[in-house]
Amino acid sequence: MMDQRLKEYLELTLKEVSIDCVIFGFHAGELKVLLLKWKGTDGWSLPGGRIYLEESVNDAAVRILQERTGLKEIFLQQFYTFGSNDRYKNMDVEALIRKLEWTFGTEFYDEKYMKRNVSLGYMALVEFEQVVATPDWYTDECMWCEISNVPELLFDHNEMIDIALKALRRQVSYQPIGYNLLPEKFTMPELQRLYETILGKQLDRRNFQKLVLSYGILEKLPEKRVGGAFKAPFLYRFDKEKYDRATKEEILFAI
Amino acid sequence: MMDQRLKEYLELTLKEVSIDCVIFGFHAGELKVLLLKWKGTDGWSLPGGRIYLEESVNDAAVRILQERTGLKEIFLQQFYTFGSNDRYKNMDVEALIRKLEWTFGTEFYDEKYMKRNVSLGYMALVEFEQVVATPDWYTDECMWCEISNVPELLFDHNEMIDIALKALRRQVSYQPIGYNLLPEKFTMPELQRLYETILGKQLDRRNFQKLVLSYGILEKLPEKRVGGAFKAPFLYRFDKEKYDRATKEEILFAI
DNA sequence: GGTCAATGGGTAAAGATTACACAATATTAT
DNA sequence: ATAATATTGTGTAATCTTTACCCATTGACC
Repeated sequence: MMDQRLKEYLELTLKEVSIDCVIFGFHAGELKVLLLKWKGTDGWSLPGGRIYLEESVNDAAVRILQERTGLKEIFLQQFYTFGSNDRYKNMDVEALIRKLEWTFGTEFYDEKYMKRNVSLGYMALVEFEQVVATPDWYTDECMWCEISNVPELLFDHNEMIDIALKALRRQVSYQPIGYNLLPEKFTMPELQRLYETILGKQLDRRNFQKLVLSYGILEKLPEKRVGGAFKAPFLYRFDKEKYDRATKEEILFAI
Repeated sequence: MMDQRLKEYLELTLKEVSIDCVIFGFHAGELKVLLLKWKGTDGWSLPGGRIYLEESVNDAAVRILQERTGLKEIFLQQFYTFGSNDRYKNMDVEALIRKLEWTFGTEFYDEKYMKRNVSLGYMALVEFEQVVATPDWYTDECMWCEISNVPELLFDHNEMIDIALKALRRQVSYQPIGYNLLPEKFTMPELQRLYETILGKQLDRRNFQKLVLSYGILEKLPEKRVGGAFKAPFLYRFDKEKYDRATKEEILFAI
């Protein structure tokens, strides 16, 4: 039974630390973030979860992401650990606890852990057409929300999104992205749109191409993308070996 | 009594999360890291500590740093959170616990928390001549160790130092440093030596000066540093307001 | 006063970034 | 079929940034 499983989950996980994920969704030039609505309340929050006693923190983040989106082996990275003692200052914790008690029963809620919890912030970047968004035990509704139009969230989750976005934009300067976000074969304009979406600004077509090619992680294919309107663009593919090396070495991508 | 205070400390702090600090010491062109030797063992580790129940994580890091070095209000930053489930794979935890039991008495050691603990990594940068290094309850000896010559440490602390150094070097590209590391009035060569020490490479004197001045956070004083040998260099001082603004805005320092 | 070791200021070359224009092409409308 | 259209492919000049390098000046020391 559901409540039994939730009870076990709460018992078999770490109590003082949990994970919150800022899942950025990319599609057709839009950058969105995945939000969940808490059962029995009208409060929205980031997807999160707990860490099993024997599980590594990074594995927990991968698992939580997979539970919420169905996706694995994608761009996922720790970006900050939130441990203020006033993380809930903007909200009525008592009222939330009362609502949760009403929804789940009182026995699962230890006030101590509702008030003092360290959150490890992870960010992910996914193609949101590939995502099968799935609520968790606490939530009953998912929403992809425009990054510029996020409502007031529970806890300190608005701040988390701000910090994650900054971290993501900085990350892009140190690591290649695109693998697992684009189809295996993609066109230069598609890659450019990915970067433009993340950075939130327009880039020059020719300069972008020159730059990206200079990093030597792309392989130009003899084929072209057919079927689309207008002139057929060439297809490219990541040279996975060089891509991985660049990821590790943190080459500066001056994009 | 000492043991009573230790017992209280263990009881009044979070159990599953703790803090480890990589304290980089800068002086006369050398970069060192502060290590502590555990009582009753010959194992060395990074300084660390626990977080009080009502304390913010960042405050705890400040407190721990002050307890170990006597210094406050210095460069101190979260750099990574370590949460592998094999963090202690390189060491004999059983043997360490036995030694700790012998030294402190068995009652303080909960095997569970010795084996599964999430560590928040903080790095600090200090002038190590200003430091009064002070061991903690677990340790009885302090050592400043050349960064290139660190012995094998307990837990995953060698890895922590590697990651902290990378983070420090990257940080230097995004934020000005030097305030609280240099005297109020300092010379251009002194500032340059600080950067050279952190980055581990030589920089061109004239280019360095041109670059640093272009960021507009320095104020050139009409005085010179007298008393030293050879030509007297001009003194500079940070414009604190602009310095703080640059710290917040994360201007790119292409040094 | 000369020597020495370091600072102060500036310039030329190399490299990176930015700005910009026109030909080619596949679909769509006529 | 042909023209119109929106998009891709490619190259070059101008600007800005970074790097490399020189020689005069200064103050302590002999």
